[in-house]
Amino acid sequence: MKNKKHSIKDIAAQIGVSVTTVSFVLNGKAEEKKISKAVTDKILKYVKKINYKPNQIAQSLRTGKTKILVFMVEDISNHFFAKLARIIEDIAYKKGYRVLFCSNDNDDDKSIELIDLFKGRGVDGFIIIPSSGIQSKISELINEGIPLVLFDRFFPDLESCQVMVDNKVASNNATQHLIDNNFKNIGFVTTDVNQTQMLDRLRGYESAILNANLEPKILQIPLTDLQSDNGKKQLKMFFDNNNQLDAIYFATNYLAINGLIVMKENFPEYITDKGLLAFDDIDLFSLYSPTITSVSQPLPQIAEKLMENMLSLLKDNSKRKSITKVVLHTELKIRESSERRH
Amino acid sequence: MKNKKHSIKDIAAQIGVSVTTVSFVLNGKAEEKKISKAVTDKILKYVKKINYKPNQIAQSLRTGKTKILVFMVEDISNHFFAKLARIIEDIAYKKGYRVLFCSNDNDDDKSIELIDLFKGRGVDGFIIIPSSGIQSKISELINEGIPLVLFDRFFPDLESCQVMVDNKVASNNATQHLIDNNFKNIGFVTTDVNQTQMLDRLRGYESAILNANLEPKILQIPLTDLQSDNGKKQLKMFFDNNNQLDAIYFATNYLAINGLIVMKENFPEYITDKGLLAFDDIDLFSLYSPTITSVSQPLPQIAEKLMENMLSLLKDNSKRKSITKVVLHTELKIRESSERRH
DNA sequence: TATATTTACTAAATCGATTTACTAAATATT
DNA sequence: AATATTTAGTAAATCGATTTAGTAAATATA
Repeated sequence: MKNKKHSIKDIAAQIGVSVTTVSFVLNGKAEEKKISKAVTDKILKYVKKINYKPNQIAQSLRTGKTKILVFMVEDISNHFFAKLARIIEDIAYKKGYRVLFCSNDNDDDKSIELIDLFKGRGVDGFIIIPSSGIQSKISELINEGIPLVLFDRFFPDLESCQVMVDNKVASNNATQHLIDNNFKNIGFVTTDVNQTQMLDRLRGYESAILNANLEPKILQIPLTDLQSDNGKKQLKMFFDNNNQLDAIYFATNYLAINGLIVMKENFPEYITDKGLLAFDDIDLFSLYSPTITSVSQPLPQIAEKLMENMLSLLKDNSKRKSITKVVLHTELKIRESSERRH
Repeated sequence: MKNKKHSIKDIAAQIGVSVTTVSFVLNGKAEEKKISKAVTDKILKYVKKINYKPNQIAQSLRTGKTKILVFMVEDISNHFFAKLARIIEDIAYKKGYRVLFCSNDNDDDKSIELIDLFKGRGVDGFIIIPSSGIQSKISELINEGIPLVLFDRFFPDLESCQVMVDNKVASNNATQHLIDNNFKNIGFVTTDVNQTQMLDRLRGYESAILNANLEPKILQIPLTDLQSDNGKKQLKMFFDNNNQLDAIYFATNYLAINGLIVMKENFPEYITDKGLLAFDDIDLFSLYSPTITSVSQPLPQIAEKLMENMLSLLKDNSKRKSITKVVLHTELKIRESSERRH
């Protein structure tokens, strides 16, 4: 019942051998180091009996490995990141790694502070969804040979290991789907962040629109306004000024949620009358009336690829350059909100 | 640009003093230990210049403190837990603590394995939403003097530090609200887990129903069936067999989501015709048509109380017994789905 | 039988901090 | 002037593991 801390020294004393011997046995080097079967068994049996767990901190200090990974996202309470975190946690756990999650609020200073902090703790690797101004910190991690995998956004100048989705193609296809279903005046609501994934979604929209000889109508809501009610005001103005729109395409699910709130309050008829489409599928979209067409990102594959790459970097970080940048494909979930109009 | 690791030894050598002196200065004990102003300043200046960060692993090994907390929930990808995690992360961060999140899937074995694992890592404290069969492990943590705060569910036999919400009162009030709005046949959908918070919600429902001389109609879906389509089948059967119900009250938001899915597929008219109410407010409920009345838990207060208690335990774990068990109050968000019927 | 090799271990250094128990020199007290 | 106290430090132990460089005894080889 009582639980004095056992150390390798205690075990050595108890069995009557040196700590070295115990360490060899515990690390599976008994054969290699020619420890007799008798001693080996005695140690293993005793260790099991007292339920000895090595002090991981001491191990880390000596080996320089912590078996801890960091998964840094914009906001861990966001559905998309939380789901991803969950899958990553499970995979890492099975491989003997723990995962520290942290939110950077898309803020460069906070990101850098967090990275430094975890470097100080000697974490073994970073999986990062980077904010846009931390290129030099990311580059520092790469140069120091710390295993690093980026997701969702990247720095074109940097030779980093990364997992992406085909944002541009997906966005083009989604827009094309609206065009095919006879929508002629499609608005696009996005944010002002100049991150690769958001820019790609915008470019995909533009290319489909221009290709069909339609006119782009774009609202860029500054990220800072999205926390406050300012974002909603801008959406209302956009809807007010563009009542000839017959469809609205939101670049993220939280933009869509904000859009739905604004419509429900100010233009309830829009919800059924206009075509609606959003990036990033969430429960709400398949439950809403009408159900909402959306671009669904392959969460399990993303998580698996991220961890697959991370694990191979952890095994041999010099492989870094040979690890192919992965691009995964999204799926357009076609629902009621984008049904063909006449 | 290059970043050799600096150690306290390097600093000592560079300045020409002993490591002891450096350590004293770095730990703010310069005055106490009578280190001269000149030496102190020289050390501090140099330390700043090379941007020295102490090796936290070595510190942890020596001091026995890791500045890491564990927040163990059922599933970190669940909205409620993710939001909570986010707030806890922020508070802990400001106090110099990191938070390891982990999901136990409401599984006792996994919970115990995780707790042991983190004990081995020497984390400083645990915030746990416990699965129902880990009373002895929890009791072990308490006996070993490891700071521990429970949330949402507790073990009546254990003297643990805990933060709760008034599930029974909230559930009673919610049910009473339906009764007041003239619903006479109110079904209750819950799971089979015998955890305090779920039992309290059930008891609250029952007491209001019996008090009004109505008849309880309860569906308990086994937790294992909720992952699969079995849960939905049971919901369908429940609706089929009880078509005289005029309101349905779901004990959690994910039960409500499942309920909405089943209704949308099989009884679309129920969504507007029946009264609907759910525990645990989520975005969806205020966006849906009709908007759905729900019991909202005070997330920020919960997180603050959890951390407040944890921090005071970390400061002095002997206070443990004097820390009052906190009960927080929920808020009934009254929306369209429970409007008065005639 | 003398030497080489193998077996079965161990002592001690190390990782990078903290902390206790000292000491020599300077200053204060009687 | 002799003793006590304060100042300004330092050496070494410690936390709990891993790992290198050894060694004495047993066995194999020449």
